[in-house]
Amino acid sequence: MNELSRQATLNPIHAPHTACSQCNLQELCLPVGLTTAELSTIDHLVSERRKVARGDALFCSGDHFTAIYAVKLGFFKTEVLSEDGRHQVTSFYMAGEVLGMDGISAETHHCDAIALEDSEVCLIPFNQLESVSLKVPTLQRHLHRVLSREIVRDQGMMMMLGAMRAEERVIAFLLNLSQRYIARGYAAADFNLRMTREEIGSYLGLKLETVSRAFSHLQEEGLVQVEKKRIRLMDTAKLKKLLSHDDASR
Amino acid sequence: MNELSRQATLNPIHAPHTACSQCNLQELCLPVGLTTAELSTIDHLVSERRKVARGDALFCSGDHFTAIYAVKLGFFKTEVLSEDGRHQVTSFYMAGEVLGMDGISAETHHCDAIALEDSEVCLIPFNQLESVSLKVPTLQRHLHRVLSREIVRDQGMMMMLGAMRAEERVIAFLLNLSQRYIARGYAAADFNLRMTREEIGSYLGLKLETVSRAFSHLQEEGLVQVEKKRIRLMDTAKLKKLLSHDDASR
DNA sequence: AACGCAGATTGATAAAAGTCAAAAACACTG
DNA sequence: CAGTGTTTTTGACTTTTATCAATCTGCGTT
Repeated sequence: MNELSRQATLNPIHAPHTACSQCNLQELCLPVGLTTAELSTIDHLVSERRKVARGDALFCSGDHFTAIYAVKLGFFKTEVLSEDGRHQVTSFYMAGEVLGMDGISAETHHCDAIALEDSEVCLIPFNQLESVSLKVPTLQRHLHRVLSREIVRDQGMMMMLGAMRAEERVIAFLLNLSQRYIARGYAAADFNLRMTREEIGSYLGLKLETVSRAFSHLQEEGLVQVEKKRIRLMDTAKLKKLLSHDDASR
Repeated sequence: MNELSRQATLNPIHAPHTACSQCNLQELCLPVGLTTAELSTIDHLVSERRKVARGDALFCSGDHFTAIYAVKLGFFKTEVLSEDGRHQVTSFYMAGEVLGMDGISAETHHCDAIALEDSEVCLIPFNQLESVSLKVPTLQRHLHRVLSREIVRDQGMMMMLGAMRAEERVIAFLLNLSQRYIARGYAAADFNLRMTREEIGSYLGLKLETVSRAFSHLQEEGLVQVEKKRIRLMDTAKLKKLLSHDDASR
């Protein structure tokens, strides 16, 4: 259950790296819709890349906040822990997504970010990001969008945790992953889970056994094929229907 | 169950209104830590106040986003609704708190905001807020803090929904309200709920009956006094202990 | 190849919360 | 102030999910 999560030994990559203006994740990341001139301003804002080995923490709860991070490659989870040792996975992040924004409010991170596979992030120093935002209104606007998107996402999550039953949560989780893979140009219906059943359970407010049973049941119904970590969605339409059609009571 | 929630007939207040620089909610609201000069810039930014009658919507899901709102007086809930008719209260807002930031990401609101009592909000046009932010770095920073605070709050909420049992959620809810009343200079342990058991239940991912039973049980234990909507916390220390001490398993 | 271990599945049983129903308390309206 | 509809409480029962335990699988190590 407990990660080793030694703090990532800092691994700046000094070799010439893909600039934002060249990066194929652009559309998913921070610099959406900027002019070429604006983009080059950002290029030197995002000065450092960092490798994080599987199991290592990118940052920990309590760490001083200095930067937000764009996932260049790999997969992360964030985990909140309360005083009493309770802990919960609050989010998964894949390439092109930005994490660390919880740290802005108090200049301290409120969760741990752990790499689920060997990963690479682009480090965006927040002070500098704010300064540049003052000069590039488009960037400011986009930053606000990214922050707001996180709020909307969280609201959807609350909805799921508060109003869906176990199997529905699992379906919603799979469909959401599928969506995000599509956005990255990967197969919509065939992918590998990066996280364990326990991590999925924690994220969905369920026990790992319940997640496992849900998978088995969906497989029996012929809706998904589950083979260890490999998931194939066999009938996306019906899965969506199960989500929206169901009782709608709670 | 269903609110009438006719859209609030627009009720601008044209009479001379308290400027931000004079407002006693300043410390809780947007303009924290600004110089006098900066404050006066904001004064004309927040140009309009609006009354919202109990049961009316300040904004609805799907509405075009133009402004965020600071609660000047009263009490609001926000409610997300999914395609299939499921709906869930995602937040309650009291005086000094800012709502509507879910609309930034897509320039469309993703939830309904309903007044739980006759209320008044200060309307902050978001375009203008962004422009002013470009010139007043302190304000920009503060806006980012407010956005990030919402993210942190939501994470705590997920934690609660995913990892706490019914009675713990109710305790956490009461302690949180108490905290927020303290911040406003009201009695910490004696207050009136503005929302129904059903709304509390929706917020906490529980049925109203479960909320009612939790109240009854806490009363039996002598931890709170519940008299309809009036709540008195009789032993805050023990309540906190119940939260942090408990099993910590899930 | 054998071992040990973390992760996953499955079953039997227990606990928690939901459902349904009835009655009481209130609050608003005519 | 009587009457109607909403909100709350409480009880009996059901469903869902957690818990505990056993077994299985695959992987990395030695």
